[in-house]
Amino acid sequence: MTIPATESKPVSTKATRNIRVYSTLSGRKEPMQTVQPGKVGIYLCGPTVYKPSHIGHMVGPVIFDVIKRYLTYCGYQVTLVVNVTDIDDKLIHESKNRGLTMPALAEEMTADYLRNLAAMGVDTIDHFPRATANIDGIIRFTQGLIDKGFAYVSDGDVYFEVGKDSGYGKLSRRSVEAQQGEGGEMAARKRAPGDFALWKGAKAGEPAWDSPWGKGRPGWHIECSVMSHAILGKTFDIHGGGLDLVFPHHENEIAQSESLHGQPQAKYWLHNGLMQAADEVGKVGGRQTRGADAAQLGADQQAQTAAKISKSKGAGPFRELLAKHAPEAIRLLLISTHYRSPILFSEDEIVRNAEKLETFYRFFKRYQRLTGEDVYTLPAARSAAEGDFSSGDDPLLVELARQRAAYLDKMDDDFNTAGAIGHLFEIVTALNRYVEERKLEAALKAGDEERAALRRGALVVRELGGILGLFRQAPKAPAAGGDELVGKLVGLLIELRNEARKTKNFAAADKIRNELAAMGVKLEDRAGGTDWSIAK
RNA sequence: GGCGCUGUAGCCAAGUGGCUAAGGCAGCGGAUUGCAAAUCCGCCAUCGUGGGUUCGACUCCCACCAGCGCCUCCA
Repeated sequence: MTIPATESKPVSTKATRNIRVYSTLSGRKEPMQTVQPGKVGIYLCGPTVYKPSHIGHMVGPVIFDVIKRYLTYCGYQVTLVVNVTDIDDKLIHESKNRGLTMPALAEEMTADYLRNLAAMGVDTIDHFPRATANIDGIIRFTQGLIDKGFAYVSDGDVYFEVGKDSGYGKLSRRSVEAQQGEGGEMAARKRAPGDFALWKGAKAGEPAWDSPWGKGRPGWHIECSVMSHAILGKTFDIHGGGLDLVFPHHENEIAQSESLHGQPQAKYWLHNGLMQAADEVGKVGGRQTRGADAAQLGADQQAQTAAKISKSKGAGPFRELLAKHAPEAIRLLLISTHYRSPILFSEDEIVRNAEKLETFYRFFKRYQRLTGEDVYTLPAARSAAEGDFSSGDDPLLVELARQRAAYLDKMDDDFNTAGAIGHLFEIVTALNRYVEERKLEAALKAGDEERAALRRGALVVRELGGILGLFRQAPKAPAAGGDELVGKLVGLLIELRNEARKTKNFAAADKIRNELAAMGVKLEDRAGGTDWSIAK
């Protein structure tokens, strides 16, 4: 599409952004106003480290990695905290099963988690507090709640008394009366079924710490209240986590923290959708299946369902997924859906996202051919102000500025990465169109003005991609493609084929190309010569 | 049963009370190419079903259908 001349006017982006976030607490989008000007404190609930992480564990970190990148880009000083819960019933059970000490198990699984985050390019987390390193704080916090009358000691356990907290249920919109609580031995020690443990007396053989109430260990929830307070303060800006943590985990955190401190724990509660695994083929995740497929499935009673991945067979160790797929493709999959929506997981979907990335990679190669510059070494802007540029009336620059502005608007709107990505594609299309219209590939080279225009485009792609954690470095070549001998052999075949093409022996030329294609080697003829690549 | 979320083209997925309902994949037509590939241009949806509110809804309300999460640490 050609830009009408009347619209070729300068476009500028505002340096200060108006960011809106959806908070589970209010149930609507709210303008983000930080506790302290220019600063944002974020606490994200991390894993209980008793098993290797699966892809579901990557959703929150990747999303909040993007959120931090964007807020930083907008000029905020952001502190991102992700806790590691390393004391819990599940850890105790699993360590017994494996014949390990609990700390040894926690250490192993924490290392696995951190390795996976690193592989995914999540390097924006400032603190990884661990529950077992904060036992003193947990005891003090618990004692504070007892002193204030919100908690009571019962036979070595300490429970939070839900009935004492008038605000209880405000996050998950549940009434105290509706809480059934767990049954069994613990129920007998509680005043009300909904009361939950802040501290659990130790059973024989369990890890335990000394406390005013005897030997024991922290309950679930309390560590997050304590650690978020210790690092971010009584009231911080954003508390995040998976949708499955709304109740009871976050509800109980709020109860503990706000009862003790008498002020809100967090201004905004952001919850990401859960990754789901398809049990059967076809559309899942809340959509109806229609037409012939539905009839067939119905007849076979194979109504497809999806399930939270952590409870499905799809929850294999993440490191196995990393061995097969590019981290950047996995990242793109995770951010191609709005963070509050469920993401349907399948390996096919990762492959589709890898193919989407090729559009960008091909443009980067094209850019290198035309300008001699490596896109990855360009000095991409790291803030909105830095990235602003004057478009003048050049149609390409106007389009770039327009798409960039639209992209940022999407990000302002509750971090709408899926919408923003659409503009990223539009930008590449505009740049390719520019190259086509000016026939730059045939000329083998761009002129000065054209180089400047393309450079601006490449800079914008890097700038906006960088917000999403994309295009930070060149993707690793497929292992098979890195083989030196393969390169030489393919080079020889290309040479033979091009000689055949010169003598118009197209049968021979096509045979070489087709046979190579069958082996997964793709050839592309262009003015400057023939390129080849290994098909994924 | 309760609370919450979701249902947009063959597939993935944004979005809006009323201009042409983003973008990607696939498909079709064209440009380009010796032929391809890549790239560009064009085509391809009335928004789960049924009501209601409204001058007007896909976008608000109700019901229904379908799916998902949680309803306490149990496995």
